Amino acid sequence: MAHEEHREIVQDIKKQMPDTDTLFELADFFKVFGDSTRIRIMCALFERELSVCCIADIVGMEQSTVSHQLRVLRQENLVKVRREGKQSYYSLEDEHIQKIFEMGLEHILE
Amino acid sequence: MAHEEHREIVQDIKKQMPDTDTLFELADFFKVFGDSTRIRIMCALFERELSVCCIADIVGMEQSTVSHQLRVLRQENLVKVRREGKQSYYSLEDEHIQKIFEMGLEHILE
DNA sequence: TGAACGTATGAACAAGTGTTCATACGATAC
DNA sequence: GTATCGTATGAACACTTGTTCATACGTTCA
Repeated sequence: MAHEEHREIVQDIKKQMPDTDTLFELADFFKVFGDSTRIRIMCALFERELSVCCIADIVGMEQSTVSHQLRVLRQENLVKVRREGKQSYYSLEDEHIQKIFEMGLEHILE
Repeated sequence: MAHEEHREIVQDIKKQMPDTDTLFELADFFKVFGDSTRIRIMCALFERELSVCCIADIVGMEQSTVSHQLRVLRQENLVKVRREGKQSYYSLEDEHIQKIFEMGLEHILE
């Protein structure tokens, strides 16, 4: 490939890409989906809101582990909390999550 | 919450969830999206197939870094290679990727 | 043949991440 | 008040991950 052509292609693609900050944010967003514990927590929440100890039982991990991961999910606006007495009930923030989840499933089941 | 009710909920949710192996695979799949270098590589490939050195220039990283990451993308069937002379041209495997990408964008731009 | 180029890969290192333990906090029940 | 329960959080640790350097491989061209 000629150097000139190479430079043109690089410039062209660079122009059409979203700005770098957005792509870094996007990576951080997907990072949240990239852990099996968090994926299982989100999956459990597809059905209904759940307390922390319920989630811990479902995924078979320590309460503190689940609590730490719920914090991560909260920070990326993937879940919301509702307090009721001693318990915290978590639920999914919106239905984007379920769609992204399903698209991922489609891909790996090919 | 009564112990009985707790147990029922846990059993119920467990039944409705995909099996654990699938969810682990899914996490591994999303893990690939969770790195800014890989995200930028995929994003660059939305337009057209590109050689390794072009990609390196676009994302502003070493050729070996890009090569390592392309290997990861290949292993998860996200990109495919076509060799032509000294060059390797990479392109996206399918259009799921772009859709997942766009859904992620939608979420963070809210 | 040898040199130059594009690419792939292994080793090494730094940085990041997930889990557990211990503990603190807040609310309820006694 | 104290005890108990559910939850949150900090520290410590092992483990994973991304990048770079050095180098090897394969192809083209002289």
